[in-house]
Amino acid sequence: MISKALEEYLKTIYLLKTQNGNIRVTDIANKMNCSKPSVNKAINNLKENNLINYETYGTIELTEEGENLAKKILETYDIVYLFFKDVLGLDEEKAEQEAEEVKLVITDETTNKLARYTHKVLGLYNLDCAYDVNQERCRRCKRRTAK
Amino acid sequence: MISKALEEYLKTIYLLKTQNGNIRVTDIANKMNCSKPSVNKAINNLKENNLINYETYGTIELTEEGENLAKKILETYDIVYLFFKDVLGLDEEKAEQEAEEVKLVITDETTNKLARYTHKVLGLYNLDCAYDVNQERCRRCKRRTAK
DNA sequence: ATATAATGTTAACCGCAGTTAACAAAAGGA
DNA sequence: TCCTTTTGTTAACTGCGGTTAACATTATAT
Repeated sequence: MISKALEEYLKTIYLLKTQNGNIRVTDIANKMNCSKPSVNKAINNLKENNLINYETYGTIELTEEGENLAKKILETYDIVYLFFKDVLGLDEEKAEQEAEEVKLVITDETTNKLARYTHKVLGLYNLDCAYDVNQERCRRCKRRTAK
Repeated sequence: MISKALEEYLKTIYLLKTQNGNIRVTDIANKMNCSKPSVNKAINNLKENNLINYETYGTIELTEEGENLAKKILETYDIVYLFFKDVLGLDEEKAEQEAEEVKLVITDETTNKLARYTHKVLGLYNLDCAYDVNQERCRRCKRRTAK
């Protein structure tokens, strides 16, 4: 189990990598509004947890395990965000902020139930869609319109 | 703004006081599974934030402000617990654990909307009941049965 | 009333996650 | 190529929230 702080770094690394391709310590620091030494510590820590590959002054690469965890974290975020925005009716910014926090503390079971519930009440057509790392279903569901 | 850790201490102090009357450092430490020095630090910190009155070797008393904040924290817990248990269908233990975490990170606005939503879908008769520190409405609503 | 037990406080320490300042390495432009 | 700029790392520090060990105080029992 890694800390919430490390989850945030991992998530950011995954997002920047999928968006920008290559990725530097500076990019992460900018995105997360923190100092480069903080990023440096974090990536060394992520490396020790086998979530990224990294050599000093080298490039940052997610391991298979790291990528799966990052996807899972993002899936959870999406599920919570969708619930806050479309079920509770929070505005987008608020929903983002809250989802960011809540995703760090809820368990897989809760995430799953929340996903099923949200999809059900919003009338999305894939009713049994729930959080699923490998299929990335929720990230797709998020972009669907309600019936 | 006090930290999440301090919120936990404050909540525990309030609960123990309403349940047991008088309350000692040891009681808090037992309830929270932490050491007495941790409690000591926490109560000194709470005192500096004007949430409790305390003199060395003396009795622990909540200030008006402290009691209100404790009630608010518990209200938020109740709202989240009710949602997890009766809307999402988590078992009681799971709902408790999750509510404990989630209550620490959501804002008042979200708490309010979650309360209104939960009460609406559960068909509780007081439909406009939402989190309200002074009236403690959600603690009452929690004990109501659905229509 | 005093010895003993229970309780509370203090001091010194730990790990985490962040910081700044200083330095090292890599990249780029003249 | 070499100088400058950008980027990355290291060292030393901070605050928070916890710990244990030692000590102080209060309460209790005989």
